[in-house]
Amino acid sequence: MEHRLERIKKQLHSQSYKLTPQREATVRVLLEHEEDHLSAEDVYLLVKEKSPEIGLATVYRTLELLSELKIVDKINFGDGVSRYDLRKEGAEHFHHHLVCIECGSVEEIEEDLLGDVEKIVETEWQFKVKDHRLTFHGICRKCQEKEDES
Amino acid sequence: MEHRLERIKKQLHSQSYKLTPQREATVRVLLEHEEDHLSAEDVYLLVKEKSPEIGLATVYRTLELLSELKIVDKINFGDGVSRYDLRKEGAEHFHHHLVCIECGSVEEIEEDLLGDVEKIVETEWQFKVKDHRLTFHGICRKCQEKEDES
DNA sequence: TGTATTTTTTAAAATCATTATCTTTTGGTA
DNA sequence: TACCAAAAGATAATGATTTTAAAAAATACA
Repeated sequence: MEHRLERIKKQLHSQSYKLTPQREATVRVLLEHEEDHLSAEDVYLLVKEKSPEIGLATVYRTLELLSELKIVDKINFGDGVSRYDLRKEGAEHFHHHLVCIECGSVEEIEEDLLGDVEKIVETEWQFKVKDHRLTFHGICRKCQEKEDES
Repeated sequence: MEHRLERIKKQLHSQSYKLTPQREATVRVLLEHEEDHLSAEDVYLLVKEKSPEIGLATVYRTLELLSELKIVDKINFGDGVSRYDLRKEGAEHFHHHLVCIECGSVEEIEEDLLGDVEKIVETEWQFKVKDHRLTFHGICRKCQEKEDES
């Protein structure tokens, strides 16, 4: 935890940005809620618990900054809000998501499933892939079990 | 063109919706601009050229309806607007996109590249896949050529 | 150390896409 | 013709995000 915070601090410094207390508080919230897919508002409310003086605009700016530095990924599941996800240490690619259309839960997949597909895209379309976003929409295990019961 | 309009008319009727003049005008714009990824506002302006009386809310309502009936796909490239894409005749899956991070161009891929990947997700994660969205971010052929020149 | 300069934060207002509301129109049907 | 429901139109409201202007904090540097 502290280690990752240090790393992020260095990343900021390398681009001559500072890890201000507000930024630190925001990053801490992200680290503590890595599994969730928080919206800016969610992050704001959580940061407020520890640092009540912070403003929503600051959270937005911080998330935007972290996003530019590729420390977090800004994602969009189609419900009018952007969500922010910490990138795993050393992950060069965006991770994938399984969104359940019944209960709305979001599961993450870390494995890189697209190695072959990327090769196809690069050769067939002459498109140099830098990153990708893949989301599956369907029914999660829990909801399938529920359906079976009824 | 007329053929596809007829089909869409039937799809609407099968759910007891009507193809009103406004809806027809909207669908025609979508058919005429299949390559583009129009925002609601774009569609509105184009429909207005032919049918100036139409209201923005009606366009939104129509796009929402078409989206529910899976006649169009509502997509989101992360710039605050939703875009609407006609689904290809008989396509059961969403198509993929190649977004160029240099020039912003968007190319479409119709092929289903994810057959194998979906199987893996279904067996490894017990997640019943209904649809997917895949977007690659990278550098398109034209921009690569430009880079080579310089 | 003191002061000027730059960066960052705040709070409030502005913006922009989208949705809701309310009234009017349309098209079918008794 | 009178009625009813679906749809459209106009516009206000909402909600997420961004911008702005002023204050505070950090930094540079004489």
